[in-house]
Amino acid sequence: MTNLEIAELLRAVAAAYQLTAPASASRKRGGRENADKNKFKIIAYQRAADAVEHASSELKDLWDDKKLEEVPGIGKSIAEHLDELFRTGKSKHFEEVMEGLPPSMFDLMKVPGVGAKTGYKLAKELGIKSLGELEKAAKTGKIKGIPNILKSIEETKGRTRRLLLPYASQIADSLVEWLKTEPSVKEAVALGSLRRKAATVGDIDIAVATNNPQKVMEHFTKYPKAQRVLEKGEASASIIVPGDIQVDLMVQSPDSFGALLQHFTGSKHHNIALREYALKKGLSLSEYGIKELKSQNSKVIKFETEEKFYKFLGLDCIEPELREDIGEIEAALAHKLPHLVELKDIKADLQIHSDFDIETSHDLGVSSAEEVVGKANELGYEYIAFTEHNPSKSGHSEKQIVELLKKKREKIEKINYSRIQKVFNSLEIDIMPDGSLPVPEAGLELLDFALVSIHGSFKMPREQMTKRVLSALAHPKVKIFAHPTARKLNEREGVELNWPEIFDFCKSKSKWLEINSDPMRLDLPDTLVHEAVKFGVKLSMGTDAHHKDNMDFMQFGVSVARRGWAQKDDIVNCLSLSEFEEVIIK
DNA sequence: GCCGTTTTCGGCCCGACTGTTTTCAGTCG
Repeated sequence: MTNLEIAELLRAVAAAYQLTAPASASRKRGGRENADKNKFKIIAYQRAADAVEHASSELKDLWDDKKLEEVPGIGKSIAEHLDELFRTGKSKHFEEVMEGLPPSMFDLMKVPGVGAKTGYKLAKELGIKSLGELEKAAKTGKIKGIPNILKSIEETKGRTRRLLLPYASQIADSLVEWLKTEPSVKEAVALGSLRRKAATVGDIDIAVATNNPQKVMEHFTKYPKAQRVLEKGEASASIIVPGDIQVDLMVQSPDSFGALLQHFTGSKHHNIALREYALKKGLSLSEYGIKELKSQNSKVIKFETEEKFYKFLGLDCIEPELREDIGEIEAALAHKLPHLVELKDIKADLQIHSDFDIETSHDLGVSSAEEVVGKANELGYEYIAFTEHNPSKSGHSEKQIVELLKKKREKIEKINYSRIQKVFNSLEIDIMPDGSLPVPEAGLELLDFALVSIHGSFKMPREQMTKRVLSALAHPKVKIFAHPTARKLNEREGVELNWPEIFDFCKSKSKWLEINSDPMRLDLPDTLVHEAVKFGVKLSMGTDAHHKDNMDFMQFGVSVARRGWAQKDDIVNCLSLSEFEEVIIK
């Protein structure tokens, strides 16, 4: 079972418990305790589900190593049920809790506005077995009490993809611009996962500072591209824009804007952890500010900036990219937050494809070597590497491959570059299913260093895949494992690898893991970057540009590095040219 | 059911919006 499947199961159990805590129970004597007990059990299961979904290792592997209980949110009881699940394929307890529940209720719960209780009612009382049937029932007016049910169903059907960062930014920018045309808007900022620079964004969150909330709400809901208004209250509103994308707005007075920035940037998990931390100090946090619980007249203390908000709590200000509740609060308290790498620290791009035709196995770049070098100069880089794909193995003899690579090397040696100091002759080489490299020794000798990557045979058992990769990485010319999981966002899951083994190999043999900055890859993923950094593995940044303008993607890779707690020292692209030349021959 | 720099017992984040059961439940972020 995958982590996602386990998370879904735990959420289903949580939903089942919600049904066993009827509202009426609280009115009966003794019912309150039972309802409350379930209430926290529900939260516990939901938290466990979240934790599993966000875990950086497969739960099955943790179970193999008897480390289930090390996942925060999984305790003795859930660990025992999961143990049974892994051993026998099912859990008696989970089955008991969910006994008699119509399976379709979980599908129905995917519709916004339908939770456990509504889902159960729809499935049980109206006998609705699918989204399609729900739609039919809604059209005939049988469904009451769920706002915009038809539209919500439609959006649920279409919503399988999350937004990639550049696209989400565009949408947010256009909305922020629109909001700023209203004079009472003092400030408008995009927050949420977009500000935290998560790899994909579910919906767009925007905060506005104003002294006239009503006017801002009116203006927001009149956004020309708005397809419909989901909600509109005094402090928040939501609209749908083309692409079935939800945009949430929250407003706050300028003197409390810091608290709103903090609240609305999230993540949810960070905020929950922060509020629990604050509670222990007798403080209650919200988007309005901070309340001291012990004082009777508990006035809300306001904050204009986030820095002041965190400082009041005794914490260093935490960069948005770190706010995921993975140790940042503890680090901020101990003044041990990492000094995160920045775009300006990057001195090189280590994966670029030019149009120089060496009859490659995969797509060639479209910009000439000269154009790429010009762009590198613009970006102020010290050095770059040309990393076209290897010539296809099927179409060439070994001798032909070496000839093509000779031509490429000669071409690179003749390049005239002005500001940039060095262009490395590299190659992105397929890792064949058996772990071999499709380039003969004589061809590899022509390279300064090589990248290797997986471009086929993605489905392979974990240990076999790990062996495959390590065998390719072992060649002395190979320095970089490029887009290591081979995932494509919204399209393809990553391959399965034994990461501790990969990390160990990379660290001891000084190989580097790439952070591929293409917004559709962002690979290594941030959680694995964090693991790698903790392990002491060095990282390499590349844009995988197939057009010179794609070299601007570096910002997205840097965001991934920052989300993985990477500092300058963790990234080889931050080395000066002379330092880099030393490490590539190590 | 989870968890521990107030606690191994007794707590558990906080507020907004909708619809409607006019004081709250359900859902969401």
